[in-house]
Amino acid sequence: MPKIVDHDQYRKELLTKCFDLFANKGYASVTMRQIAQEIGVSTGTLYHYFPSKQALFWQLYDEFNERDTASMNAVLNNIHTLQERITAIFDYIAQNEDYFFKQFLITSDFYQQQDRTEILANETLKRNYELNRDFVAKALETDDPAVVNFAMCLATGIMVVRLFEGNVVEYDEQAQLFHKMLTLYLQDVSLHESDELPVS
Amino acid sequence: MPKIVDHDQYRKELLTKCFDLFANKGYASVTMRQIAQEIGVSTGTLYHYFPSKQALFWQLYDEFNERDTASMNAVLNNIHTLQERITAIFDYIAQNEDYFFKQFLITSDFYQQQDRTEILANETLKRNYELNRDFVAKALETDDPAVVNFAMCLATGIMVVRLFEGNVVEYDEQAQLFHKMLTLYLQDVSLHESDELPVS
Amino acid sequence: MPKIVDHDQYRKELLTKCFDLFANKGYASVTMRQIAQEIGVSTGTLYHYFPSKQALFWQLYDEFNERDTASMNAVLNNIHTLQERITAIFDYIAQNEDYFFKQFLITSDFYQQQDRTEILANETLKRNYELNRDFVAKALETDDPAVVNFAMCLATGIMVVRLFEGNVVEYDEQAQLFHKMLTLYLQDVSLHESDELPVS
Amino acid sequence: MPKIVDHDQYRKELLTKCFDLFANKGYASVTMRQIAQEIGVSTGTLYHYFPSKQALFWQLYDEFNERDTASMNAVLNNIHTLQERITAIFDYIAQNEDYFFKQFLITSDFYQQQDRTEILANETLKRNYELNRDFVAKALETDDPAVVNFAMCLATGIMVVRLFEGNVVEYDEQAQLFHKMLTLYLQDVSLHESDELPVS
DNA sequence: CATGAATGAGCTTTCATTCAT
DNA sequence: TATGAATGAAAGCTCATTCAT
Repeated sequence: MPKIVDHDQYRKELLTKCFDLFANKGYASVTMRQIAQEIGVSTGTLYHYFPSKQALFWQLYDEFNERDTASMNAVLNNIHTLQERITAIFDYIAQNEDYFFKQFLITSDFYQQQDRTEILANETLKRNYELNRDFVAKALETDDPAVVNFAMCLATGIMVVRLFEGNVVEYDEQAQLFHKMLTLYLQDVSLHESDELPVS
Repeated sequence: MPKIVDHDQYRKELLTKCFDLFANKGYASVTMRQIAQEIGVSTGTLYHYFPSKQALFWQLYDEFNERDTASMNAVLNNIHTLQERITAIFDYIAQNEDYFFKQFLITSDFYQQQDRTEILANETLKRNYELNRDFVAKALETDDPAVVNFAMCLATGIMVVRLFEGNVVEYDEQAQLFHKMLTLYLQDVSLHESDELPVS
Repeated sequence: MPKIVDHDQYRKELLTKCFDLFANKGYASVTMRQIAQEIGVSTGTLYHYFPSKQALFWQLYDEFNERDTASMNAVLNNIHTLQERITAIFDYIAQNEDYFFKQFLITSDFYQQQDRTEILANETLKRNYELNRDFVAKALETDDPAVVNFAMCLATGIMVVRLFEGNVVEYDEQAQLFHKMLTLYLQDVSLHESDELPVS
Repeated sequence: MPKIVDHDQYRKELLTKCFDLFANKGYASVTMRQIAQEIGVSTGTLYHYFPSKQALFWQLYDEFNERDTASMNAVLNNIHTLQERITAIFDYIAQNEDYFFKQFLITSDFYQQQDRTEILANETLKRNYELNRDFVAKALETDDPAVVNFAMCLATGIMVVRLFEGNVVEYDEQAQLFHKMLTLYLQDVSLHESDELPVS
């Protein structure tokens, strides 16, 4: 069924094209006419591909949440020291900061129209979060969930603070500080672990 | 004689009453009729106190950004160890998490209708951010801006991750981890400083 | 009952003060708040003197329609030739053109909210029109109603054309032309009358 | 393929349909819903063809000011005496009095929302007035602008007086009187002209 | 499939009017 | 009497959605 594939392919292209619009103006402030104009189709066509404005928005949300983490994984290829891996990740965020800002604003928007408990039960989101967690765990070479969360919260926090307050924080500065703290922490942990070994 | 009303006082009361509504539904999805009904006045009265919906929203935003940090400062009273202070702050955030979620969602909303450069130039916001920074600096007993930013980004990040992903992170766990890392880091720094002292 | 007199006197003062406002903006575009502000009272006071906006407007309309023609009559004092009387009247209109424009615009407005047959049945208006007619008859020293109407229509027409088209017509030019035509006509009529006399 | 609609043609049809409504009620008293209902479309459609109520009204005003004077010119076809031409013009006005009343009321309304100097500078209006002037000049077989203005003011005045005071004046009566006066005047002028001829 | 004219519910806002003070 | 805060019906206008072409 090649037709269907084309249809679905085109649908995704349309979604991609209205990502910026939703991010910059917010769901409720964007009109179907604006979307149609922005992506160069008629409102009729829009409704041919999406049953409603809300459906379009939700599909957009799902779309970027389903994107694989391939590009992110590539970031760590052939990088061997912890410091370099941390730097690489923070650099990656810095490079794509504008995209993360937009994704973040759309997500905020999405949360205001959905029942919160429903969102938190969403399997795709859960799986997505876990993929991210695994990625960070591998990068930091640790299995301690607290440390993984710590890193993820820090990265998220830097981005949000930069979005709301401007360049009051810098990615590389925080990356170095984090690397230093993490190294000291991991050393400390392994010290205590070896302490305990004779005991066990 | 007219009805005796403290115009400005009443205006602020009205603002307080519609905080939740804006946070839960988002600026554009809330109607003036809903607001009026929610806070128990007529739409006419709403327009007697605010020239427009946007003005109302902006005043709401300004209002909670101008609130003093008194209650936050009280958190640190009579607390003497670093560990307790960190725990106290994270506890404070945990206790008021719902309020922070709302403030955060409103802020996201606000950013989508304003020119970003204009917001970042806003003096009140700048001052507000600096007050927060000073507060954290005092709590951590450090003057290193990188460390202060680190703490603020971490705290912000935990809140945001919890808002978007649910209870995948816990405040106290992260507080302990942060305290541990910070302590190790500060020790390390003071070690190197004493190394350098003879040189100078 | 002195209070009543004061009340009524004050009412008329208020009316006078909002004449310009109604003329310049039109009945429906003027708000009670604007009126109140313009004449320096509160809306409450306005409603103390007038039961409604419409009543206020109708009273305003009646008010200037009831004004006596004293000032107009004074125009003809000690003027003895027909030419001078015609010139005096046209001059009078020219001098007070702005007032006539306003009166005219208010009247137009009034006609759009009233049933036309009702207006035309109004006794005050009828009497007013007849007073004007008598005045013109006396000024032109003629009893021919057609001539009186002719003069009144001409004067009205000049004013309206000037309001709508600007200074494309001038009062004095038209006054002279009218005097010339009228003189020739009256001569002609009296000629024929004397022709007829022997017949009767 | 979209629905085939001659946008501009349909726009003008809609304008024509709301002429009476505006004339009878006045701009500010007519609501967009009333207009829509009256002309049998939805408010949405109204806004599809006109950006605002004011734009609709201004286009209506322009529309009847741009209508050619063809029908008026036809009035004079195959009429050879001055008396007949004057009678024909006054008859024409009498026949279309209702339309002129309406046009006039709309114009009055229009003047209350526009800056007066702007209106008087309007080229279409100027040209329109001049077309009327030329028409009258041709009908009266005179080049004297004062006489042309005289006739136009008289005709306008009769109409306005009839609108405001009812049938206190009659077109044919005034037409005859005007013809008489004009004939006498033109004779008189040509007499003096021939007097002067020997001199030159 | 694609178009955009048409719809009408519902939005923000205004304003004549009321009434407690 | 005088005030102006409060009201809510109704205005101008928007926009998601439908559907004839």
